Amino acid sequence: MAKKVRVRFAPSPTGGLHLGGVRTVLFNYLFAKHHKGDFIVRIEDTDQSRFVPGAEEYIFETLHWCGLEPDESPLHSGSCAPYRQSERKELYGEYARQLVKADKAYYAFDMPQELETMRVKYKTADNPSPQYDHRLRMKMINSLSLTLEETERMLEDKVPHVIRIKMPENETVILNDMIRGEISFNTGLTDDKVLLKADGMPTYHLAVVVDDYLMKITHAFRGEEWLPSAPVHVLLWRYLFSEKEMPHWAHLPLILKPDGNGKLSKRDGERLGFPVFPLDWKDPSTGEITRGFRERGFLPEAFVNMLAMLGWNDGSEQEIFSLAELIEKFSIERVHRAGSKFDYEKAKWFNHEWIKKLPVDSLQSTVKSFFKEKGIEINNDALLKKMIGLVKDRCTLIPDFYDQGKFFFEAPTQWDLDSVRPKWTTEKASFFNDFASRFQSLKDLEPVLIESSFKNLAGEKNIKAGELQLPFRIMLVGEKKGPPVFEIASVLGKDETIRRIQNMLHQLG
RNA sequence: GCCGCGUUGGUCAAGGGGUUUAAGACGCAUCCCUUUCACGGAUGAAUCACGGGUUCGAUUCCCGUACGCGGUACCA
Repeated sequence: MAKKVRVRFAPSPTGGLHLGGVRTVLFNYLFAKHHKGDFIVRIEDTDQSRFVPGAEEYIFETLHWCGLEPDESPLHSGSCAPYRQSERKELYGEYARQLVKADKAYYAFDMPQELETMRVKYKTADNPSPQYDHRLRMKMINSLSLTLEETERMLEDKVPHVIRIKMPENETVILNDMIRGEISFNTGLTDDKVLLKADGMPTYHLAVVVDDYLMKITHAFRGEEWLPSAPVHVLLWRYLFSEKEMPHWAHLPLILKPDGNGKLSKRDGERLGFPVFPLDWKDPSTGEITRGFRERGFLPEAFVNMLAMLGWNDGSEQEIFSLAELIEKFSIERVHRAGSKFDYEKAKWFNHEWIKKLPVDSLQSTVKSFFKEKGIEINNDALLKKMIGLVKDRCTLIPDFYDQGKFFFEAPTQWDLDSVRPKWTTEKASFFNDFASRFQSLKDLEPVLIESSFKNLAGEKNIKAGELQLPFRIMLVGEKKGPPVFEIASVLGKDETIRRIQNMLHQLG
């Protein structure tokens, strides 16, 4: 049975994108691709005041970096264009008025102050947040409490108004969630949500239903925070279209902060020193920068892998998955119901695993541009490749390549002489003098040959080779780090190695 | 308050009535390897929220309680 799967991702360009949001997109994408369906991106920009310049571009750059290319979006014109809500505005009003005609919704003329008054007036200890619902709506100013003539006059006079759904007093609505199973709600407990705002723009509730219908969405994923308003969406489908055509819902669990409880927020990132956005994001109004995983040195493969494992696994012991494998193995039934805490240490582990796994060629450009940022322009790609091959197993994040490998491109300017001086002798100095000339005459720079030459000479001079290795390292690297010394000497070549030996011999006087 | 959703080690989690002395991973500790720093290898400490049922038997099913989270906006 060839079921056409269309899943939608509808970001609100309010600036940045939280981990939870990216994971929701990822699961959207994985499900769609697993079922060979379409992945659709629609932009929710209903509230102009919250639309931030650059945010939409940020969202698409994130998708691109992660490899989650949409099949339809404002950037890739598709069959259901336009994909920005502000460009679809006219559509929604008609559906809202259709609901009013059918007595499933009504005009409400209450001003913000009147709503505030209502909330204060009916507030009790038992009911700290009174709602605009079936118990209160006849006490408010709307087409239900007003006469037909009064309503018509107000509409003619263009009195600002919204359209609210008329929630049934006491009905049970059942939602079948792909992750949680059957969930039932009593309609009397939900307020009469605004569907169309005074400016004519739809709220999320109306837009999501209308768009999913028109875009023929078959499966819809969103965060758990939407569960409480799900009955409104079910009812809207029932009133406007048909519940049979309603997409299958999946409400994904939240990503929580590592310490304490609650949703992971931007603040947690700053407080605990890890990124919470996929890419660096600069809020244009405040100038505030939120650090991203990419700039912090994460590979997209690792980032995607890490997010997927937060709330999903395939039941096996496998933890490292490529995007292609995730698509192949993904199953919505195996998504966890409970929220999960974000663990930065584990996130770094994923990145380390991916750096080890990926071939040198795929790391090359990322490492190169990072060195450039640090002021080292690499022109010798052959050297770059050798360096990456030598150090990648010891790098957790991309910046580690700089710490582990910068000495391949720049001779040390400072030496950790303190670890050499105490045991330094004239015999050792003479060893290195002799070694330099012996090194010069080596036919082959295989690390093992360098090593045996080094050790033979040490034997001839009756010095323990081990005691000479540390000084040799300091000569080439400047400090106590990096891959095996003979490997380094091999890559550095004769001239550079000898220059560095002599340079430090000079330092040591 | 009300409504909804959750609850296996510090974290991510497998397991969904007995074969579990409850997998695996991250982190942590100890040891080995390495005369650099790492990687790697080995070992170890650490978990079924609580109370009632159902059952011969419950971590697993049911009901309560507690706790956490989410919602209760002309925000999404």
